Amino acid sequence: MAEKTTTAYAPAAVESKWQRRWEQRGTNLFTDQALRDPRDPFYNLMMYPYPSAEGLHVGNIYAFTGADVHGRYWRLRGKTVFEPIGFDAFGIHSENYALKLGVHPLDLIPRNIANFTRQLRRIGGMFDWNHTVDTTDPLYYKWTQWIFVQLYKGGLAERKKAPVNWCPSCKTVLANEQVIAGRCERCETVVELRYIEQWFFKITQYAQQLLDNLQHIDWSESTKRLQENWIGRSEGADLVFPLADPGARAAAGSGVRFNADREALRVFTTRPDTIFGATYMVLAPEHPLVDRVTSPEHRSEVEAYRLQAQQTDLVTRRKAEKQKTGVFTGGHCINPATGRAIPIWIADYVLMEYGTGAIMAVPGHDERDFEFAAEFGLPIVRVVAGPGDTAESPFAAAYVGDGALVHSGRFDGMAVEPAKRAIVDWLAEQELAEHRVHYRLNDWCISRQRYWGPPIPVIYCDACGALPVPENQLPVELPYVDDFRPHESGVSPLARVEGWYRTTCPECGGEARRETDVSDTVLDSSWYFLRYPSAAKNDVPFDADLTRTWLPVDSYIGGNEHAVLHLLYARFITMALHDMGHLDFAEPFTKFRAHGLIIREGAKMSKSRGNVIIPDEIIERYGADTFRLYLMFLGPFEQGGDYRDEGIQGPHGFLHRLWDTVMPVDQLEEGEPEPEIERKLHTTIRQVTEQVADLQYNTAIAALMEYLNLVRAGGRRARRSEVESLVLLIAPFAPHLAEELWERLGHEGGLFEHASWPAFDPDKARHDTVEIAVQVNGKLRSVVSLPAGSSQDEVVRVARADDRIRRYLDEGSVRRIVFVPDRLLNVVVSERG
RNA sequence: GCGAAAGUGGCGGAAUGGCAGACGCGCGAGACUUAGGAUCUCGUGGCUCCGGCCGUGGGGGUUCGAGUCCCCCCUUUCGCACCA
Repeated sequence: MAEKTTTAYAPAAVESKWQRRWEQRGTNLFTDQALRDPRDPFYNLMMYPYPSAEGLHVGNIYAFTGADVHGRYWRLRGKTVFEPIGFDAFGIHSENYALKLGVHPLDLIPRNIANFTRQLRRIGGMFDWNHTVDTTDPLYYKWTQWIFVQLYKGGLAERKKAPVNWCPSCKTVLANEQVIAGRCERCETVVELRYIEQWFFKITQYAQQLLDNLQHIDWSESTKRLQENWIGRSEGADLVFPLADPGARAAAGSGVRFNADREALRVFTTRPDTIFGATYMVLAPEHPLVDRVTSPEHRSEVEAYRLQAQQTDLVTRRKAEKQKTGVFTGGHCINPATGRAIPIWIADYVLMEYGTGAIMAVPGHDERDFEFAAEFGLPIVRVVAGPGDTAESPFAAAYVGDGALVHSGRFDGMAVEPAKRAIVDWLAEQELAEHRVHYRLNDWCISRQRYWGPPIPVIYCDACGALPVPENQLPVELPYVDDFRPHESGVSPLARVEGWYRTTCPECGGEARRETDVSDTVLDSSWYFLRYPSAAKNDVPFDADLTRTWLPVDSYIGGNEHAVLHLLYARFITMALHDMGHLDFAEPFTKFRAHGLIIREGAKMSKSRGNVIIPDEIIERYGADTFRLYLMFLGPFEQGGDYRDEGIQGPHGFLHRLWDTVMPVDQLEEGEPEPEIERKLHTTIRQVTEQVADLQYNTAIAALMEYLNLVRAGGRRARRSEVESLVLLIAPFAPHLAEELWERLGHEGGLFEHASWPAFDPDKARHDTVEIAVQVNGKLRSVVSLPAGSSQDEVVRVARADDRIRRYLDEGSVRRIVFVPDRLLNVVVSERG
């Protein structure tokens, strides 16, 4: 009796065996030389995780598995796939957690990274552990600082005092993108407005390019839409409203005249066509000209309102969408279109951050202005007549639609769109207007008054001013500080470390101080993909040859929650480095796909709900292959899925059956596949090949299940030739199991190193007989079986012979026949009676 | 309010304008077993007078034929939100 070869499928044993073997063989590792000379390189990137103390969550694993399946697939199709992973370990989140635990982040983070590494290995990702990054490693953030210096030199970094979002709980500044509905995205504390000296990157200089390039990059539409909205381009005009001299009201209608100093209010509008209906002006309370326009008798009221606005936090101010408030300044300016003097108000519904911080109010055609005018009894003039309106039609609400201009002098009768241009052109002749584009995007504030980040590499000298740290002095190392707590005053923890911040000026050698703020974590991740191929090199941030070979990234997979932070800023940094000659491409990610979100039993997962999935437990019970396969089977990868605990049985049973089908290898039958099975095999190869390339994993897996069902139908025993390809097709999803079966089938040296993806043969997929649906008047009445390629006449003849069809044809005359070869016949007959 | 996506069995989800519900979960019946995830076979949208009829959020339309295309409406989710 031969040695027993049948053993039950034991995922844990199979998986640890292959993980060990991949490691020993360096299956997924690149040497520097191998990276320099790849055949058909494919850079398969996924968003690197933030190494929390809780370990990988199922969302991480979902994303990584989806990306890994893609990478393994392309590897089997012959590409050289570089699939790196790293750790985004700086930032407020880690720091807060360390504070909570009373552990120093320098102790905490390495522990978390070790745990993450263990978990990442366990799920069977094809990661190149020779090329990882850790953003907290001085060898990494040296180059983050280098990027700051490059942007500084390129004129893209500036220091300015600016209103910023201050989180009183995190005790730091937040980027606009980190403020959600007026609250801190991390701790949900109400954000305050503060005026602090900050470092900004001038991303607004790239607004148009960031927008334009969206046209040609292959990204998920949803992501592109988010970026488009965030950039927020508005086309309109800047209009000039000259300030009226005191007492100008008396001179109403006397034409446009500047005062002696030619003072004016500048407003941005997208509706210059409605300028004849501008009956008052509104300035943001913080507007610099408020003092200038306020008359003595209104001063106290104006001051009180400004103070109130200043003290109101952003949430209350922004959410006060019901009641409009504001006060009259006593000042007036001239509407350049009508020549009339109109009053100037201040109100907090006008924001200093957008446009010019001032508006012309057209209550007839703007909802907010209408509301305000109604509240304060200001005049409302109709200047656009919609369909069915006359010039004198009364308003129930602002009319914002299209129509013909009225009460607009020589522009009466013009439609809204042409009038926009005509009016701006007319005013431009008098230098009172210019066409203008505004963006909602603001410059990127990168300063953080915290400890756990790369120090911003700047030195302040009383004599020489602010200077970047010379590149040969990088990195500016983050010192080990026992007391790293943030402070309410906004003074950074590093400002308390005198021995660290005192330094000498690189210019004059005199006494100088270091910048004590650290940079935003998002800067770390704005270039990490450039670092991976060059991770082993310490003399440059990214090696020119390696970068040319591997970048831009071929495939990037990640979550849409990073659409406007990471993904937009990474594009900006890449463009900036490109323009400064450091890169020869301007877009970092040729293709980006956003994956969906995993929910559980129809509900969002959260710690507070107590319904999070613990990956380690699932993997221990079912194995990584089953977990991977189930996650990919849940639903369309780009839409996410609903994780139901019982559902894992399906993919688990499938892998067991696959094992049982192949496993007594010496009992597999030899010979060609049975014809029906071979046809199914080749249609399956075609479907899986197409769908895995397109991330349609759930249906690809369904096709594999269908095929195995057919192979095993009725307790049938498989032939070797029927299952070998199947093992390869499942390999991207269940790499360990596939390797094991492949080896047991007698192949040496490893599936991912030596095997290649099965080829689809259209001849073998072809069916001799086809089932043709037969309809009468569009309703299915029968199905007939005929040789493939049968003509319409033949099909009609067979159909007519069918009882179920004849019944319907007897009583009516055939009026028309629709024939779709090999698929369908529709006989249209006259309705009876 | 603006923008985007989506509404299909008990559930997750399939369907180049051409047989709606693939695949899986769950459930039902049976078989073989009975120590772990068992495995196998058959069935499983609703109604039915067993001829069929009705079914993809609702209402219209185009078409020989609509889950799919067009128009209107409803609901849900996700962004953005006094952005001038």
